[in-house]
Amino acid sequence: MPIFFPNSEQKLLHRAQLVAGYTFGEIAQYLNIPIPADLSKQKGWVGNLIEIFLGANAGSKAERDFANLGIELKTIPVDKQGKPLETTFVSVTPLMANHGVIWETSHVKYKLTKVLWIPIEGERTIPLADRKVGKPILWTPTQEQERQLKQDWEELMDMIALGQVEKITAHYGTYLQLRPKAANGQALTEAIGENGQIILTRPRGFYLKKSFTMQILDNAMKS
DNA sequence: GATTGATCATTA
DNA sequence: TAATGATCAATC
Repeated sequence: MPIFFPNSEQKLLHRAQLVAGYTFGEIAQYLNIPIPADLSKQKGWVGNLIEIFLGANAGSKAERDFANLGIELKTIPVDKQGKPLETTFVSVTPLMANHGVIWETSHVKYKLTKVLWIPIEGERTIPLADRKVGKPILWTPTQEQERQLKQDWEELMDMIALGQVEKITAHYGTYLQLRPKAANGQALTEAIGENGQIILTRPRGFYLKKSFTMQILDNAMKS
């Protein structure tokens, strides 16, 4: 039984604004969730904590966090200046069956249609329980931002379709990058090889670079 | 193994 | 010290 279920964008945003300023320790205590000694063994802990508090569909589902509202929830670790400390994972990259896949119907665009960003203090010098939640940002890409993402996405997807997955490094893309996304270095999935044959490679994912998420945070500060 | 949630930690 | 490539946990 969820402690809270958002049935409107306003209610979700209101609850997100409510947690702003609270520490992870306070939230975890309220939810009766143990605090891990460190994040190295539980990298998604903060994300899960916020999900539970906001009533998202916790766990692993290939859906948006708030399917009924069409909103994706993402926590983003920031430093004292409010700048992102990490890149942001968007979605797994399809490496096969990409015939006729276009930006307009891609997972990336779908997920980034509307995102509720929750900035969180991420500096490792702050004990986990003492880190605080920031003010939520309900974001929809501007035309310019979407154009930037589309450009990077198309470049990367073209390379994948041409069998050049293994040549792609995180250097490609201005705001959207492709990086390994797997349980470990042994995980393999099918992809298209240089000669059009099927090869096995590490699963990849799309990530937003810091320069992009920084724009979002900055714009939210101004408005 | 692949999905979700991400951060770690070594390299450059 | 920033960024890339590697990795952790829960779940299906």
